[in-house]
Amino acid sequence: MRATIKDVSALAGVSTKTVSRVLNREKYVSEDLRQRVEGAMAQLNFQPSAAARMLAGKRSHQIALIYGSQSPHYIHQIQTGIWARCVEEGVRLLAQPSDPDSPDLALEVGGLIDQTQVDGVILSAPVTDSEAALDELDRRGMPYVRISPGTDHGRSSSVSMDDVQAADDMTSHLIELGHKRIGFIIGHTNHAASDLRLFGYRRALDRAGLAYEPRYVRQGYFDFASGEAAAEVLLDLPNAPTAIFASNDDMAAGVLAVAHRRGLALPEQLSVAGFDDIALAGQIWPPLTTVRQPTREMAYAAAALLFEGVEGAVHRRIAHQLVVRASTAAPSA
Amino acid sequence: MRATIKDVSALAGVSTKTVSRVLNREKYVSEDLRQRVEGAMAQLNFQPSAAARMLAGKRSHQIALIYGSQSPHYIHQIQTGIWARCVEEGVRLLAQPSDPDSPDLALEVGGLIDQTQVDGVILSAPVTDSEAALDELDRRGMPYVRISPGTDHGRSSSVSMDDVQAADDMTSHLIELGHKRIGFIIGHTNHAASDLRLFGYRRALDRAGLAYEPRYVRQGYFDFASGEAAAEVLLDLPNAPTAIFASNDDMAAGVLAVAHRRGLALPEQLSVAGFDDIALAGQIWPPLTTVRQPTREMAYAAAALLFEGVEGAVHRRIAHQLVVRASTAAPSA
DNA sequence: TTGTACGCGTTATCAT
DNA sequence: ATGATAACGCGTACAA
Repeated sequence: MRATIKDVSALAGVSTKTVSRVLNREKYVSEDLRQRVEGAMAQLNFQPSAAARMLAGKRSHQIALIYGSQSPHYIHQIQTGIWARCVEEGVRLLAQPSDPDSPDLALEVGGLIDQTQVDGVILSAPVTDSEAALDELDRRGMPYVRISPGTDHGRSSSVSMDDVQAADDMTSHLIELGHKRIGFIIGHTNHAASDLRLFGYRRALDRAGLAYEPRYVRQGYFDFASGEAAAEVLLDLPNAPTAIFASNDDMAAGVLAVAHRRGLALPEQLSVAGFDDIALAGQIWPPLTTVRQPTREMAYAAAALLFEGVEGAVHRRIAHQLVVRASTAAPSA
Repeated sequence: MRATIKDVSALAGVSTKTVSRVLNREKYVSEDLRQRVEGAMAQLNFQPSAAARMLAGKRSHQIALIYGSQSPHYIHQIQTGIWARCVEEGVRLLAQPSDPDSPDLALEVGGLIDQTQVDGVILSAPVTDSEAALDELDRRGMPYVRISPGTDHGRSSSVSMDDVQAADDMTSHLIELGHKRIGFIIGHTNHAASDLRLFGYRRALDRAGLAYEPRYVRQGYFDFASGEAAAEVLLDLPNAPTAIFASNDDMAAGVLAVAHRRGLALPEQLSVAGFDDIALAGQIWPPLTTVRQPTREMAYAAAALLFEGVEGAVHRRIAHQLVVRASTAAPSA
C-alpha cells in the first residue's frame, strides 16, 4: 500500500498542509515540525503521486525534450546534458522524438503540452526552426528554450556555440602552423551553421592577410561521400592545399579516407581538421584535429535557463574547444 | 481554455462517462453516440489530462525505459524501437538513464515507479542484471521486459538476439569462403554475450571439421585498443590467420587500423569481420563485414511484449542479419 | 507558523 | 448501452 500525505500527517501528528509544505520546501515551517515530517516520510517510504501533484497544482515536475533527425550521438549528448540538470531539479524528462518535416508536428507538440502539462520544453535542432511548433508553444505561454536554433534568434531563449569563432580558431591554428593553402568543405546548405563556419574560415584568412581562393572551397552535404568527393577535387588541384578543414566530421572522415587511398602520410603531407559534430571520426582516426562541439554543455545550459525562468529572450553562448591532435603539422611543401 | 470531458459531454449531449468510454475505446457504446462524441472532441480540440487519468484510473499511459552505460548509438536504437511501438499504443515514454553500478539504483527505480505510476518498464542491458532493481520491480508487481539480459533468463519476459547463431553464421561464412585459419577476438568477460559468441565460433569450426586452435583466439575488452593489441599478436603468428573475427565493432576497427598500418590489402590479404554493436566501424570503413545486431527490432518487440500483457516469462528471439561487404574474400594464402 | 475546506479532471462503482 | 456519484491524492485559498 502506497503511503499518502494523509498517512504521513497522521504519523507526524500534523496537518496534511504542513506535510505538503515540507514536500515542496516552502518557507514557514518550524525546524521542529520539518524534522518530524521528514522522519515520518522516511519511515513510510512516502513517494508523492506525480499525478495528484499535477492535477492539484500548477507544476507537473516534468519537462519535455523534443528532438528530430540528428545523429544518435548528438541526441545522446543532448539528453545527457538535460538529464543532469533535471536531476538537480527533481524533474522528470519526457523524450519526444519527432519528424521536423511532418505537417502535424505542431499538433503533436500541442497535444503533448495539453496532455502532460509539462513545465517547459526544450527544442533541439532542427525542430527549433519549425514556425508552427513555436507558434503552438507561444499560444499556450509555455516556456521553452532552443538549442542551436538556425533562425529567429530573438524569438525565445536559446543556447548555442559560436560557430564563426570556432571555424576562425581552427583556421587560425592551421595558419599558425604555416599553412598557406587551406582547403575548406562547406556544410549542408540547409543548416544555418554552414554559413557561419564558412564565414569564420574567411575571417581568419582575412586577418592573416591570406587571399580567399574560391577554388579551395568546395560544397559538401555533411556526409561521408560528399567529403570524399570534395577531397578528390581539392587534392587534384595544381597547387593542392596542404590542409583541409571540413565543416563536420563525417566529411572529414571522407577526406581521411581519400588521403589513405592516395597513400598520403598524415599529418606530414596533409593536415586534416573538422568538427566533432558526431564525434565519430575522431574516435576511429585519432589523427583528426577537431573543434569539439559543446553539445552536452549546451543542453545543460538550456535546461538551466528553463528552470531559472528568466524574462525575455536570453541567449547563452557556450565555449567550444580546439582538440589538437597529431594530424595538424607544419606543411611540408 | 482547455476543454474537459465535461465540455465534451455537454456539447455532445451525453454523460461524462460515455465520453470516457469513447476515449478509452471501451465496448458498449453505440455507433451513434461514438460519432457524436468524437465530433465534439474534435470540435473542442479536446486533450485528456494525463494527470487526471492517472489519478483516477489504474493506468498512466506511460512506460519507462531504464538504460545504463551503453553506447549512444545503441541507446538511440533502443529508444527509437520502443518509441515506435508506444506511438501505436498512444503511450508516452519516460527516459530514465541510470548508473547500473550505483548502490541506489534500486531506490531510483522504486521511486520512479511510485511517483509516476508507469504502466510498465523496459530494462536495457546492463541494467537488466541488477538483482536489486529487479526485486524492486517484482515487489510492486510491475510488469517489465528486459532487452538482452545477461542472467536469470527465466525471471521475466525478455527479448534478445541469438548470439551463438550469429557468431556461428559469420564463422561459417568465412569457412565457406575457404578460410581455414580464422582468428577470433573475445569480448569483455563481464558481458554475457562474449561467451555465447565464442561458443558460436567454436561450433562453426567443429561442424566444419576444423580444429579449434587456442592461439588464434585472443581476449579483448570491447574497445579499440584491445582490438589493436589482439590483431598485432594474431598477425605476428607463424601461421597467421587469413581472417579475423572480432566480437564487436570497436575491436574490429582496431584490427582494421593494424591492417592499414601493416599495409595489408583488404580483403585480399586479410578478411575482417565483426558485430555492428555500435554501428561505427561499418560506416567509416565500409569494407568491414558485420553481423547486424537487431537492436531496434528487439526494442520494438520488448514494448510489444509489455503491451500484450502476456503471462509468465516469455522470451522472444529476434533474427540478426549478416551484412557481407567486400571485406571478406577467399584467402589468398 | 499552522490548519481547514474545497477543487483539479478523470475513472470506477453501481445503478438503471 | 448509458448515466449519477464518489473517489483518486495532492495544492490553493483562506482562516486562525
